Amino acid sequence: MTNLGAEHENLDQKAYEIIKNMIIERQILPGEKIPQEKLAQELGISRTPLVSALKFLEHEKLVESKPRRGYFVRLFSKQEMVSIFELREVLEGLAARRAAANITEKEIETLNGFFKAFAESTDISDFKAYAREDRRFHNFISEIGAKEFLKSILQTCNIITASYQYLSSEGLVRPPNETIEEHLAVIKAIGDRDPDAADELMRAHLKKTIAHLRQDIEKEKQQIDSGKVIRPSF
Amino acid sequence: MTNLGAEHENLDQKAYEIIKNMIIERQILPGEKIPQEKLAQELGISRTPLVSALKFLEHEKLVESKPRRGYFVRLFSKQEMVSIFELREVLEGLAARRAAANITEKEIETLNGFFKAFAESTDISDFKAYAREDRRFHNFISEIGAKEFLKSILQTCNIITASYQYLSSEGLVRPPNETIEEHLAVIKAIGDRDPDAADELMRAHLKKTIAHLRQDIEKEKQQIDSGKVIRPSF
DNA sequence: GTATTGATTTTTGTATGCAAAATGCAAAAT
DNA sequence: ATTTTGCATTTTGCATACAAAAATCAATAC
Repeated sequence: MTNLGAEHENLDQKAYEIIKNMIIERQILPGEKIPQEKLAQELGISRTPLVSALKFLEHEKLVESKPRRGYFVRLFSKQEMVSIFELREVLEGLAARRAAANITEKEIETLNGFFKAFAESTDISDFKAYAREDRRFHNFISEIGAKEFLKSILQTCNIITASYQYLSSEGLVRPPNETIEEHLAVIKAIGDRDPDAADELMRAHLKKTIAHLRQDIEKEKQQIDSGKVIRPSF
Repeated sequence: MTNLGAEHENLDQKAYEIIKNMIIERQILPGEKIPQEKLAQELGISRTPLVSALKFLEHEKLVESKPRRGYFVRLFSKQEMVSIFELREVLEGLAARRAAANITEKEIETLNGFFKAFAESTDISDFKAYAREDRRFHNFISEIGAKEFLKSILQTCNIITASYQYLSSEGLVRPPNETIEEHLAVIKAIGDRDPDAADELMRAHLKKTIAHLRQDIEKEKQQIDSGKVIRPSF
């Protein structure tokens, strides 16, 4: 790990970014304790800015503080993930609405570029690439449609989603063949500068993902009930 | 100011609450710098937990950090307040929806108690009492409908609203006579356990407030254009 | 073999100290 | 009179120090 001590102007911001990435990339796993002294040494900084960064992350719910016991990477249940997606539904709906209302010609061009590589194919096999495009797409919309407050909330939601979804296939809840049409529809609505349609279509897109998650939970429950699977203990 | 140093277990949390209140109650005004050393002394704590608290507030957008220059109380324009209310519209809509889906009999009773004191009167004159009830009402709904993440976001929105609205009449954007019906309608929908209606009515309620704010902005613009009023410089 | 207690080590929460940056202010220059 | 420069003061960002709490682990009791 590189020593940040010298080069950056605000160590806590930098530490914040790094720890965030460690969580997203699952270098520290949900439920694990964050070793302050060790991590500070690895980053070449003292505990003061490290703790600062942890406070930030605590507020984003990426990390949890147990008083006098330390900081732990936050663990989300599937149920909680449904809640997060419900939040994303209304927030990204709003972001899409605002995007449609404010988008520039240049941004429309960029937007139209999304999913180009996948649009023709009837069978998208590169899940990883699609998942990356998916994330970039949602981020782009919150970039143009959400400023300041909404943007920071959405960022947090998306980080939670990302850090969680690493579990499932490349971070996708549903297969590309199912979602590509929905993505293209949202792109069209925003490009047409139709706020109502953009909002509605984005919500519909996320609603379907939520429904899928709910089914997953049901399935899991039945498997546990019928004794096929042992509930993981973490 | 009382010395906290001795009595509480986590100084930063306590400092956080106190500073938050100072902002809500306008003991420190938007735009003002927060004097770290002075405030720490007043609270009887060191700068370490004080700065911790400020980091929290920074994340809630109640406070702004200018690197190497200190922390300043955040200043929101009317335009930004419209954005905040748009956020509240979708979030409280969701909270009302969830509330309607999960509310207990006991909570329905409590809910029905809201605005009782004002419901009969055709001319509500005690704006201050009504404003307080309004805040309690919205908080109660997020209390039962929003857990964890959504709740903390809504809390922040409401603090911003409160700290801002102190400017207008007791913190109310619209007069009680106009809003009481809307409040009662939301209460009924949640009591009836009708999520769709609760969502829709809560949104409609906030939409009208947004429309009112937008009109205010228009009016102000025209006044400035016609030279009647000098734009305040803060 | 398990549970309990006590001593030792770690880790946390907070205060303090210090260098570097920013601010304020007075004297000099325009 | 206003702007600029240089110096003194204040404030910030970070490291470090230290007491109190928690965790660890070994020894003892059951």
